[in-house]
Amino acid sequence: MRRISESTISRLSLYYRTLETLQRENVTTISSGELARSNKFTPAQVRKDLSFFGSFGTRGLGYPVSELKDKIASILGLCKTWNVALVGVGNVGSALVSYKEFQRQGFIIKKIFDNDLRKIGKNHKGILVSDVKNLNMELKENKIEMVIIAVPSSEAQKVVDEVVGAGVRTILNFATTNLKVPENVVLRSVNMAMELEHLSYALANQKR
Amino acid sequence: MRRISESTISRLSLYYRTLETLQRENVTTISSGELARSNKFTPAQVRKDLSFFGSFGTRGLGYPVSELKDKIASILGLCKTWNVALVGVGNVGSALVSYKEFQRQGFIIKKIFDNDLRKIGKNHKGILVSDVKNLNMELKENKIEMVIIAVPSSEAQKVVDEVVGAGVRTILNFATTNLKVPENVVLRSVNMAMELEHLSYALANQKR
DNA sequence: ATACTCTTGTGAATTCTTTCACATATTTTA
DNA sequence: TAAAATATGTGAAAGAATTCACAAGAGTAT
Ligand SMILES: NC(=O)c1ccc[n+]([C@@H]2O[C@H](COP(=O)([O-])OP(=O)(O)OC[C@H]3O[C@@H](n4cnc5c(N)ncnc54)[C@H](O)[C@@H]3O)[C@@H](O)[C@H]2O)c1
Ligand SMILES: NC(=O)c1ccc[n+]([C@@H]2O[C@H](COP(=O)([O-])OP(=O)(O)OC[C@H]3O[C@@H](n4cnc5c(N)ncnc54)[C@H](O)[C@@H]3O)[C@@H](O)[C@H]2O)c1
Repeated sequence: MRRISESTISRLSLYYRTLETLQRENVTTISSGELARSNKFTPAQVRKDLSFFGSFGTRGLGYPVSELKDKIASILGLCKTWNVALVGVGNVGSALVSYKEFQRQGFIIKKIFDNDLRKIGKNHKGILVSDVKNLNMELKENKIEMVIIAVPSSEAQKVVDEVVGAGVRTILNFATTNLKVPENVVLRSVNMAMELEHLSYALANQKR
Repeated sequence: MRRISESTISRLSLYYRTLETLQRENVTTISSGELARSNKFTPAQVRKDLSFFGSFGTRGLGYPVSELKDKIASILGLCKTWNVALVGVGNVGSALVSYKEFQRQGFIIKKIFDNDLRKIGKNHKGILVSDVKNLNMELKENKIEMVIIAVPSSEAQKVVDEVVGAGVRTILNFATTNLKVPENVVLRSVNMAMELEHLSYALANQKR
């Protein structure tokens, strides 16, 4: 199978969200056209994206909402739960821990780590804060599959190296630095400054 | 001038960050090759991106770090400051308010809004929380140019409509819904769930 | 001065992504 | 049961983004 582009995966996420909503509204069938409209894509784009993974629709009718949703869930790996750890229980880290939507989606925050002695050993929204010193061991022991990095940018590479060393293959990063990971590790970064810069670019270069 | 792609703008952000670091390290000159390597791009990509905006390098030598940084800042609209407002002072909103790096970059959070009576009128990290009822008026009065939306997803469209109604042209959204804005408004969304789903896709489909 | 090295800037080639357009399958209507 | 309507699935076309490859400018060494 041809390698699937990142934009296709992003769009699948969006389709998935739309399908969740439709399911709640008891809509049973949706056409590529309607699915496209609700996300500002084209119908052809929707069909092409789905066609990479199989053919899920009925000609003349459209796609069955609940089946398609399940199928996308299976493609995106949302049928099982994932063991997630968070490193850095500061502003961003706290927000993430308290966000129950992730758990609901199957991303279970099993362990949280910090290096601040005032935080270690305390309960944080129901989870005990562990000492980052034991990171390697605890990641392995708890079979952690994804790690979220929310430490200060200056600490991030160090933490990433440890996380990679413990065999974790996927990392979500909130720090603002360029992090280096080996080929076989998937690192994605949430870069809010970059998003703001897209906005300032738009304002600074807006055609009058 | 040909329309510049979003990916070019994203890369400029990354170049900018690298140049900031280099400047701190007193590096005066950098080649496209080195600039590429530190971000896992290709040298040709770096040169092409920059060439859309002019020719800033010296053949045989490379680019002058500090000049190039300033030039990119000017392209991205980082030379001036922008008046930003935040709506929704919850977990995410609080994290953003306390993040001083944005201010340093010129994104000045002038006003913060909430609809929770327990929060309105109180000081939040040095900024008074205003009543979202006065949103329209206050956005205009304070000449707000960008708005960050950090309200629950169910409230987001309502807030966006008001913000657009007040003439704001750029919005950064943290809610997880598909928001509709008119053509001339730039909306960017930070979608952490989507990022996690890229990771689970990678794990679920990893070649062994 | 001249040769040599280095690295930019950029058309052209390539690769990747999106859109088109239509044959095909299914449902609906009559 | 046949015709009309609808919407998928997919090669092919078009469009974008990336990479190639090299002429040309600038510095350095001899
Ligand atoms: N707050 C924001 O809105 C925001 C926005 C954009 C980017 N970021 C980035 O997100 C990251 C976290 O930001 P924040 O505002 O939550 O910072 P923070 O200072 O509030 O939290 C960082 C936490 O990490 C802990 N920590 C420090 N070093 C550590 C280590 N080596 N191991 C484990 N824990 C360690 C600290 O004790 C603290 O609890 C930073 O890299 C920041 O650049 C934050
Ligand atoms: N917390 C996270 O880690 C996280 C992760 C991903 C996405 N999000 C999204 O970010 C948004 C904010 O999340 P949060 O965790 O900060 O939520 P939160 O509930 O902590 O904060 C929301 C804030 O918005 C205020 N609010 C509600 N309705 C409002 C209105 N109409 N006008 C003004 N203020 C209003 C509330 O009083 C509250 O202070 C949500 O849309 C959520 O889906 C959050």
